[in-house]
Amino acid sequence: MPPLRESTDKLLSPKQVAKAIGASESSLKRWCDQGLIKTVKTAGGHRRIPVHEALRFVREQNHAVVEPHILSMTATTDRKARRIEGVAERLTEALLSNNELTCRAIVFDMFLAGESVSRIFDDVVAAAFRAIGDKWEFHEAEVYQERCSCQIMLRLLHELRSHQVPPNPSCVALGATIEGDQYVLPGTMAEIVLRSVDWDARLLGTSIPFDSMVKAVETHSPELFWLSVSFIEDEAAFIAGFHRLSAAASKTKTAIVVGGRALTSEIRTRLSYSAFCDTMRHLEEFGKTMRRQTDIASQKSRKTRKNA
Amino acid sequence: MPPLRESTDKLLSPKQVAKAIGASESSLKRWCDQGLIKTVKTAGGHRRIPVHEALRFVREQNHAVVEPHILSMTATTDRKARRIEGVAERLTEALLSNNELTCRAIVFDMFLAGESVSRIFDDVVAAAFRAIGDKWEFHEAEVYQERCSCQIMLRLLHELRSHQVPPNPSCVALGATIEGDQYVLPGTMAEIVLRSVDWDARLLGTSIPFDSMVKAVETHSPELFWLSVSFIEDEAAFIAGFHRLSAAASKTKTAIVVGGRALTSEIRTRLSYSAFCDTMRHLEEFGKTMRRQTDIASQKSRKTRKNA
DNA sequence: CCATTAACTCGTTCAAATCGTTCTTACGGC
DNA sequence: GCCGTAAGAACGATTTGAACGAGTTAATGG
Repeated sequence: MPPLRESTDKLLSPKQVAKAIGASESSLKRWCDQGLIKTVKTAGGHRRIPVHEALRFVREQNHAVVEPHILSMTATTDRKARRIEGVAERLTEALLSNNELTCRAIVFDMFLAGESVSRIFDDVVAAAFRAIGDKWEFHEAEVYQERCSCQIMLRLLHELRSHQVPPNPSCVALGATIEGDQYVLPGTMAEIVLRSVDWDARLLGTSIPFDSMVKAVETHSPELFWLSVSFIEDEAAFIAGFHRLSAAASKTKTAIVVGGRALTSEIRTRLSYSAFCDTMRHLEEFGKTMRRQTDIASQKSRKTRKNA
Repeated sequence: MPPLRESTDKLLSPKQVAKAIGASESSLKRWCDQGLIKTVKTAGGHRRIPVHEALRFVREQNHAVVEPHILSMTATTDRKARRIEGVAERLTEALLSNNELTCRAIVFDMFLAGESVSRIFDDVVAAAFRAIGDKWEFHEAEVYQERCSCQIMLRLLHELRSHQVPPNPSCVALGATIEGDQYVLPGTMAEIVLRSVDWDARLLGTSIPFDSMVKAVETHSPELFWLSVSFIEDEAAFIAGFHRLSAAASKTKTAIVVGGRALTSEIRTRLSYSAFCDTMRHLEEFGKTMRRQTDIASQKSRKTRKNA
């Protein structure tokens, strides 16, 4: 539990407060100069607004708060938020206490700070859910808390996704989880990571039978198909199904990418795929490289077509 | 570096809203002053309108929307598109062909036209998914298409949810699906419906063991707990678990609401609950009535406290 | 610890937007 | 016709927000 002290004397810049309450920086500065908001000044003459002052102003003026997390977080929006240390722990805490605003603040602060989604997912989101899983094992967290955390995170992921630039429709990637695997978060994160490197990635959904994946591959001929494997019910069936998928993919020249904690190295030796990704960063790298190659290939084929 | 779009409840000026709905700025100002549109004011006295307020006004007054993008909505301005007839079929088609934009337009058209979310869900979304289920039975649709449709719809639901007016945190409702039931859409729709009638409704998640629901009820003491039952693995276990949940709920004075296609009347006779909802419209009605009673009760208790 | 550098903030100016108000126009009922 | 009501245009006074060069802060890398 982070100490509550200094939550009230935390200082914000006019720009931050402006963003928090949905006004322009100019107006904020004017209101400060008019005395509507009391400010502290730095040695160099910059205005600094204590959080409690900002909150008082909001209450007195009945002003709206557009980005509440800026005013409610104790230590964030500094460049420090960029530092990974402690962020995963804070996210864990926020998820377990059902504090969606704080979760949002943590994820979006990193995103806005220019952190790649793959890093956010690997170092913060995945770490937080590992921690929640551990707590559950030691009976320090309830199943419903874990599920509820997934709900919160899924909403955040969808919001993040909606902020991404619309993908280039020329490069289609499809993804799925296998039958019996209900973990939607890893697949969704993979989708977002691939979209961040300009793939038109679409997660088909969770718990999809291999034969239906085969149909999807045959119908859409994606350049890439990713399989997120968090849980394997029947190992033999998995391997057999995977081979059928592999066969279909080789016909459509679809690259198969696999990942997920259920894929032990023992199992992996019995599969054949284009790439195995331990982390979202790996997936991002692979996605990038493959896009480059695909671009070159499509340029060539365009040239060929032009020549013909 | 990353392109950030507008925040969730952005503030709009009267002029922007006027443009969005094709009215004059003067009229907008009058409507604000009459209280038809709630506004917040800047320190300098300028009116600012939250997006969700603008949406609420449009929906309640059944006002036309000329430029939906200002309200961060994609919609056709075609008023004919709002008729229910044929909409479910169009949605089915759009879902199966993976046309997310069309799906979005269909849903948001109805939403902007003032259709209640419960009607949209009952008559269009549920109908579309029934149709998809039928097609699957007759081998006219693949499993992956159904799953992919769920993904699309879930994204739309989350977006819809983000445009609702922020809920009154005083009235908490929790919801879940039982262990083995992976259908997230009905539960999410229930959440949105309850939020539309001012409940602070939160879906804990899918596939939650009864004992964890009991923990959630004991921890949060919600006024209402809803159970969406699309699939029952083990009938005896279900009934036993439900009784445990019932017992916990009666201790915290939590009303239990059940719904879902797996609850045959035969099973229902063996359960005891506050309400069974066949449709989202039923749930909305029940939610409304119960809120009224809760409000009265809390007023009374406030009075009592005052007298004491 | 200090220098470097990128990002942020300062104070100012100015155009555009908004305020409250008044006036004109349009529409429907009696 | 005439009244009441609602919509929209017009207007001077005020507020807001974007832009700018100069100066400050703080993250980074010795």
